Amino acid sequence: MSTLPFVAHVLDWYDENARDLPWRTADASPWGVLVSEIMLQQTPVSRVLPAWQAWMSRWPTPTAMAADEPGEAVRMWGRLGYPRRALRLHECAVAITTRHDGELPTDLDALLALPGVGAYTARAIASFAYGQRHAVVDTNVRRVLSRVVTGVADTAPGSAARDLALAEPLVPDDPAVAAKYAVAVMELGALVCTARAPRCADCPVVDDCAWFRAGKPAYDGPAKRPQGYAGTDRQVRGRLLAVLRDATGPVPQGALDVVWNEPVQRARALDGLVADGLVDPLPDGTYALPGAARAN
DNA sequence: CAGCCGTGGCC
DNA sequence: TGGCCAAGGCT
Repeated sequence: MSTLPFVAHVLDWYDENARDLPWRTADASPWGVLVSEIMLQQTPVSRVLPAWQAWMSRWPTPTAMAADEPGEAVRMWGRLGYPRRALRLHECAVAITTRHDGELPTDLDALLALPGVGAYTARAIASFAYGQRHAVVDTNVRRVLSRVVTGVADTAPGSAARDLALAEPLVPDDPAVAAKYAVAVMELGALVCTARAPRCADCPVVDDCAWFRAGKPAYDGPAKRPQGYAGTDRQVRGRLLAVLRDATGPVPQGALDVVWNEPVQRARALDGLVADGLVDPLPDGTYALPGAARAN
């Protein structure tokens, strides 16, 4: 079948405008792609870049990482945010080492079975690392397709199934072209068709865009409720974990108590960290990153 | 499925 | 200044 104009324009644009990102180079390993995808979940590229370099330098393979304690992954994660991702990445390394002989699986279902790898990330790895043909839908693609195809400024929170149904008809037949298209649409959303101030004057698909043709009507859908952060358990968890990250070993209860003055919320946050496996309560009443006691 | 899970930069 | 946003996933 012939390639749609939209797709062809996106592909041509990508040839000239793709960023030079280290996980996109020809010698980037599937493991490197996986690490980048996990880090990029809700964290901007600029902050991921140095973290990815350090991570790959320390743990060039899943097997190397699996040999270290999970707490080391949490510590190395630093301030990327959502530290459960670090834990899941370590679990991934262990699963890949024990179940897949240290090599990332290429099969979509096997990728989906890995901890922390969902509908987006599994398809991203299968596409970027293995050149398979998949509809790869992240927040960028969702926004681009919402505008270009549906003519709506922004995306109402939708289901993965609905996203894939919208995206699938546009995916080129040839796997190699499809893989390039997948990264190219994402790039367009990240650089041109942005959430706040889309650069329609520089957009390669402005003539294909239903939203632009309609005069760029403002978003009219259901309001997304603000997330909030100050005063939440998330903020307390962040402070507690920062203490453990910055310590060289187990810390006494008192070192944690000083970061938040409200004892009920503080205790709830700490319990949550323990329940998530991000913190180990030790028999002597101190606390440590998971596995740190064993490593000492 | 709605709510939860960190952090920092930008307008 | 502060709400919004950034390559989601899990329960």
